[in-house]
Amino acid sequence: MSIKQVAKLAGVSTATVSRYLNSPEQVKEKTRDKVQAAIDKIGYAPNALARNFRRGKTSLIVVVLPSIGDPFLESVMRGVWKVADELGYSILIRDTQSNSHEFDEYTDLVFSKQADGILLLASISPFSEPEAQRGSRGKTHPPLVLGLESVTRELIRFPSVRVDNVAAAAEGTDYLIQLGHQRIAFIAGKRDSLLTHDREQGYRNAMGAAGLEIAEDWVVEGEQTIDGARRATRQLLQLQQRPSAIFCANDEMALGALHEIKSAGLKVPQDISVIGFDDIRYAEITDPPLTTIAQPAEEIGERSMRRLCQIIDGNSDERGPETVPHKLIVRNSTAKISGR
Amino acid sequence: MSIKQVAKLAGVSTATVSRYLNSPEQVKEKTRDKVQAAIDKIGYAPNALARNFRRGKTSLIVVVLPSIGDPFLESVMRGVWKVADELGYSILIRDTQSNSHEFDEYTDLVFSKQADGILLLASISPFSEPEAQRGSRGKTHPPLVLGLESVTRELIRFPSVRVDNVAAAAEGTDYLIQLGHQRIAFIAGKRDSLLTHDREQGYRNAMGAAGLEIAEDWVVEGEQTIDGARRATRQLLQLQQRPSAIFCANDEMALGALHEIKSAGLKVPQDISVIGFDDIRYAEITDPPLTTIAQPAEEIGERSMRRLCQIIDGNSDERGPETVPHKLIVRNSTAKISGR
DNA sequence: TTGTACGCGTTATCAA
DNA sequence: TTGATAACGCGTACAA
Repeated sequence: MSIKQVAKLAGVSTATVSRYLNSPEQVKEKTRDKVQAAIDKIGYAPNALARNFRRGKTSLIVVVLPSIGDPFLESVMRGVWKVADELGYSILIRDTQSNSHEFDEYTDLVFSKQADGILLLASISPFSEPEAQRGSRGKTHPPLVLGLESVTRELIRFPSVRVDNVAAAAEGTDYLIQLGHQRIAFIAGKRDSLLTHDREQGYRNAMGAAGLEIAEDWVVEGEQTIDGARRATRQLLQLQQRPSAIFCANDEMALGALHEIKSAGLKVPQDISVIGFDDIRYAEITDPPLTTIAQPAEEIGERSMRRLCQIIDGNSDERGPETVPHKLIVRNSTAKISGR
Repeated sequence: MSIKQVAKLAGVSTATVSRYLNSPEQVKEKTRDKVQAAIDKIGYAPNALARNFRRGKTSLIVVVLPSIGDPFLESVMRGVWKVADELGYSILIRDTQSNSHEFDEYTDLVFSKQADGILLLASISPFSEPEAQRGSRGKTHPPLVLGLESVTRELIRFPSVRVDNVAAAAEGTDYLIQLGHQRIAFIAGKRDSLLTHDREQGYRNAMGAAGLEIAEDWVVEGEQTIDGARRATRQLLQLQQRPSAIFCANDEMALGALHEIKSAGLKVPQDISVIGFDDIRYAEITDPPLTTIAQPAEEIGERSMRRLCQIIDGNSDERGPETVPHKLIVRNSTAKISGR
């Protein structure tokens, strides 16, 4: 059951067994065979717990994300896993259930040595003052990299990998403006999501740059869910001055918007254009297929994970944010504004 | 950094600190305060690795699933997490990338003491012979519960929680038959998925019971993906004798089928009825909304996780499969066959 | 109520 | 090339 029994059975010392396990080339072939035979005989499996304990390393990385089952995050995770496999790490996923508090709950996993680092793919809102607290307690920061999300002032010092959400959203909005739209609404996410906040900012920037007004009730909250977006859309449709286009802060909400618009008997894009963000796999099979802004999801996962591992291994080269390119994908949910 | 330093600073023994941490009521209040003060001062966090090592328990459970980002599994996981939080377990997710081999890879996590148990939500195909192997090596089975999937002979002895896929699929097929359909096609999943295999069986049973023939080319593989289902659907549409209804082994594939049918200029349900399985959150916003068979996803997660924890704690009451109810959800993607 | 001392399974350091 | 042995940080008899 333990290394001792293997040693006894093989007639060698525990040190030799350990060596055989970790650097076999240091063990004479004849001894190797004896040890392996003993291992097979008693069905020995090394206790990884003891090993990690001894080594002071878990090779476990915690990925914090708002919601498993998010098709976009799935793509990001694919990149994360790729690197993890390559570098010998395991991934522990924590789903925040779309709540964005309790930063400490996750960092504690590192401080208590249960994990080596944290990949944060979720919104950590205002980030309270754990920062200051840590400082005063003499604690150091855990290895941490941010993916996707925009960065608050408190987090700016951490490495991050993401698209330029402001610019991307501005580009999407511009596209609508080029199509002749002027009454453009925006369905935002949760209030405390920095990410959708940035996208909203991009939208506002583009509108401002084009000299277009944004009516007070053109920006509504969609709660990052289909149902939330449906409610938001319903509000927009009831407006006196109905918008001719809707920018949804992500595709999930765009799906809800599309459905609600069609349920109201209106046509997309003839009556209303819709644009999303993320390019999830469902975007191309909606009816009509959704115009959206794609992020290089897998690349984001891969690069952020790689940076995290570098930090853990003490090879943290550079700091600060890293930006990856986005891309506007034009499908059929957007069209020139109909003459009226 | 360690319990020793806390002890030293507080002027007590390490045993007292340990006691304070684990059963504070055994420590005098005054001592408690001293210890807590020391803990605060040096920012001590217990080393969970050492603790788990000592206790011989990790409080970590591995959930093996085919694909994160599956909206159905998200619901299952919600139930899993609920129980995990309640019982003090952490969840480690392993994504098989929809591959269904390598059972040992996961059980090893338990044998190497990195996890206490395994919740298997993925297909383990034919299960090779690790079974026999284990037996001969005198190894015992790891705590393992199966959710969702049907059970092979090799796995029958493990507890499991799932709907009766055969009966459910038969019910769905029956419903189509009641609507007057006779040429009913079936889009299956991957060949090695037991789950979709069972659903196919249900379909075949129902067809047989109704005295309906199943043409050779009415059963096609959809690979459990949107794209796979689109290809499969394309094949079906090119058939001489076009089916009047398609049963998809899950909703994801049904989404692909719907899209492909509409792309071909046909109408659902007027030209072809479509029915899915799982009732994912997108099912009600497709165009038309999808008729499907709902599983109590969260309940499945909850119950299977609860059973697993019981086994780990040695309270394994009963064994074998446990069945939860399914429910046919009728929406608008199915209709009576049009007179022709 | 508290302290001493041992052991969990492993790896690393030193000698041999 | 191998063996003896000291850690790693914690929990827990047992003794005080």
